[in-house]
Amino acid sequence: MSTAELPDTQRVNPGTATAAQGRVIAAALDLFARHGVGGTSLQMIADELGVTKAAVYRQYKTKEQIALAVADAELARMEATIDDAEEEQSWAGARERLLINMVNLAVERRQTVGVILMDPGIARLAPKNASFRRVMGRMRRLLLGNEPGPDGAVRTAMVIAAISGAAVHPLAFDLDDDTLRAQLLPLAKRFLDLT
Amino acid sequence: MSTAELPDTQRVNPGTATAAQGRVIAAALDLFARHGVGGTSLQMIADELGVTKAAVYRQYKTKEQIALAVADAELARMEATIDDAEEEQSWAGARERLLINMVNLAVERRQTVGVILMDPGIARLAPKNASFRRVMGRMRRLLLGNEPGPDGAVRTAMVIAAISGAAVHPLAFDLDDDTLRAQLLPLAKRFLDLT
DNA sequence: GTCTATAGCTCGATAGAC
DNA sequence: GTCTATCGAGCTATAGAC
Repeated sequence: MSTAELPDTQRVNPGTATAAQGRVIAAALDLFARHGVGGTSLQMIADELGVTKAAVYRQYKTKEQIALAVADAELARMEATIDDAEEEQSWAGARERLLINMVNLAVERRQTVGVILMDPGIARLAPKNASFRRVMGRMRRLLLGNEPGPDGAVRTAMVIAAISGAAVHPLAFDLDDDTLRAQLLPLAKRFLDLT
Repeated sequence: MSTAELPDTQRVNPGTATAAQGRVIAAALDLFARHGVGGTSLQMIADELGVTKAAVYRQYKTKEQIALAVADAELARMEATIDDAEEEQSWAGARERLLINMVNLAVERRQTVGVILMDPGIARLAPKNASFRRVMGRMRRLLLGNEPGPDGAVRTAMVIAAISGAAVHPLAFDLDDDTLRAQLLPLAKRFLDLT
């Protein structure tokens, strides 16, 4: 499979995130995951970075821009796993690799994954966002081929929700990463009838 | 199956929620779903009810107590669907009815379901909460029998996450309730090998 | 059980020096 | 790019009258 080359304006990250902005995003992501977007103040972000609020405002003009940048970064992480999977030659191989990548991403970042994209403020914007729709469309095509209609949409949503949701779920709280990974992958595969 | 009688202290709702408290909970749930817990102020809840903040504080002494009461009410709703399912005579029947109830609950309350229990502040408390653990344990037993170990925990978490997560997912945003229900139920069944 | 009024604080955001 | 200092608004929570 060939990685489709997209015009720069369509890519998730236009490639202009400075190092300072990256630190803000990382700190904000962590705090958003612990307290929610609405429960996180700019003062908390500044404290986490060891700077003042004014220094944070130098990087992003509003709190909303920070939230959007964080969501964008998360989306870019997901798209990177799609790019990686599409390097496989066969569709079956790409599909399997995407599942592996999704499971790894969900487990490695249990505390943060989805928290941003699930946030009410962000989630309301998601369906109309071009980047989000593109990423979801690529995932769906990789997971299900070109199976059309609502069935495909719901199945894709269920696989994504099952993997990332189960990783965050309190029921999986006690499990160590390796065990969780070992359980998630075969179950996700079976859901897609890969086994 | 017999509905296990539990001592009152172990039940989710000790049964002492006044009508006024119920109105606060309903308004708060709606606002939490739209703006997140941290993004909802007591002023917003009071406005939604057409009263002043002081009137709300008469029902609950802190905002945190409101959030906990809302989470408790959501949990009680889930437990009610378990009680209903356990009225079936056979385990297979109870399992099927629980799945139907879960799908219906998730679809009917797409906008609100999970939003509370997913909130970082609430979710952090969940694993240690006795009511939460009891509800999850009952679900797991109904869905999987007594299948032990981490496999059972992860499978239970995946089913729950898949159903409620897919219902909220932007990919399912355009679908009407009937279509969504019709897609969710068979897929959830298949995931549990019921078909 | 609802109101007005207010205390005390933190919020997001800006101005301007270095 | 970081700081201090500040603004006005909004926040949680309380006091006390009706």
